[in-house]
Amino acid sequence: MKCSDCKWRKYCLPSDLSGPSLSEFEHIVHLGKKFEKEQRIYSQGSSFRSLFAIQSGSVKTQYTLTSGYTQVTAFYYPGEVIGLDAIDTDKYPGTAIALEDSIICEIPFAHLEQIAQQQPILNQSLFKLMGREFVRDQSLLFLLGSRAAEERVLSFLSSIAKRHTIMNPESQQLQLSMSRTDIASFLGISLETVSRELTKLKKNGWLELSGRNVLIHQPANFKEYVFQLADKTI
Amino acid sequence: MKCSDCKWRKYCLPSDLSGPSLSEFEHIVHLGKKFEKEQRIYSQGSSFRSLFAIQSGSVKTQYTLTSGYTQVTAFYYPGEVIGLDAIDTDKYPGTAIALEDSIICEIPFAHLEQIAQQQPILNQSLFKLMGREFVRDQSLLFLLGSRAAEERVLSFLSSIAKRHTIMNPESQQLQLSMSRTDIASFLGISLETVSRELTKLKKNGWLELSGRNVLIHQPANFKEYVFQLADKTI
DNA sequence: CGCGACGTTGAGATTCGTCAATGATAGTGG
DNA sequence: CCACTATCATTGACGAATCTCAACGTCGCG
Repeated sequence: MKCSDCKWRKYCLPSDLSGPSLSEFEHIVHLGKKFEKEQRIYSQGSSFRSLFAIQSGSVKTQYTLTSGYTQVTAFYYPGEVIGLDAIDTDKYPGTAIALEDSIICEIPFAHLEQIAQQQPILNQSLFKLMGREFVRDQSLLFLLGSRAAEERVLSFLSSIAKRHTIMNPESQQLQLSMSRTDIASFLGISLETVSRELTKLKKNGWLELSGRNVLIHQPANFKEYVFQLADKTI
Repeated sequence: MKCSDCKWRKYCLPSDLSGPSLSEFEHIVHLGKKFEKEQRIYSQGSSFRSLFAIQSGSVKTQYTLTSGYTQVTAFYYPGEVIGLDAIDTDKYPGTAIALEDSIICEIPFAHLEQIAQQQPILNQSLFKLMGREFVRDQSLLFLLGSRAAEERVLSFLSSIAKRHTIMNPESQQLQLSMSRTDIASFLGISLETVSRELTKLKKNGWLELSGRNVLIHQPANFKEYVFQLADKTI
């Protein structure tokens, strides 16, 4: 599938391109590569060649220290671009792993830089994309700055729900693609605490919960609750 | 003072420029503006016009939520560039405040984009600069992902010491320019805990400590200790 | 149907935050 | 130059939140 036909183009890198400049962009991209669940999109330490744009599915990125300690640093959904953190060092500083069977477009960075140099609009889009990633990171820093487990879990749910709504406006039911362990690692709390907080939300009537299936009862009220307690959106 | 004479050029945005392209860059930069301690370099919500490069002194960035809750998100030292997180939104999402009397160069972003479009090297430097900022954010996320206060304080000290050593290779004595409150906010722990952890390090003989003056006794051993316990450097 | 991975729940131990009092430091004005 | 004051930093006691360890459920896949 070409970018011009992609549902998520307006959220993706070629958002502002059209006509011949879009064709040129499509020309350098390896579109729609398939990745299976658990498969790596890139690995920590390997040479940086490409950015990757999610077309369908979901991805986690994780970093492993020399000590062996591993931490999940982000979850990504369609329209989002991963690999930006490799630009400085020419190596991927982390590993990206598909959380489910996913379709992902590979954007060779050297080519991208070349054509961006000739297309101011693309260059700007790239800057904006990176800027957006900063804002995302800042939100996350905020989230982790507080120590309250409930806030962390709420922010996580809220973030996932928001993105789910953009992708599936018709369906309230959302299915988490990541394990409790992944969530815990991402939020910097123990997996037991994640489980307990989710159970608490369920008991208090905020949502239905069965394994990885989540249904938020009154999204508007829920959002208000999150906002009061834990809105880390800048 | 011009970039060509600046000690920190190789760490700064024009690192790879020379000759006429460097002159052109210098031409658009407002060099060496003075900011007093506590003075704002830019404010949250105001229009994004420029990036700022620290020439001397130090800066903190902080974000304030609608609830009024404020959090310090980074400390910056000479050679480092701030304001990158505003590129996406055209507003500064946070506030930057000088921690001491500082000299800072203003880089109007519209001009920068223009000349970067003609100078691939500068464009690449800008990408790299942003990439470096991602790595920094990731490191911080990693740090905050762990809950141990000792690790957080150690990582903070280690980060400051590393930058201090680059700037002042001859002196081991470092003077923190930020308050305990700022450190606590940045690390996501209470200021009392910061104080207690620092005192603990002092009692265990790792460093000398008097107010904001810190002297790390055996930097090599200290680094090893940090590495074992808390190395979040990716 | 059984096994293994994933998720939930419970109890005790630990860490850290909060509140509060005390001590040090720097900036201000007499 | 010194005293005064406001801000900043340290220290202690207590309680709450979360981690760890452990047992028990549950789900999906072969």
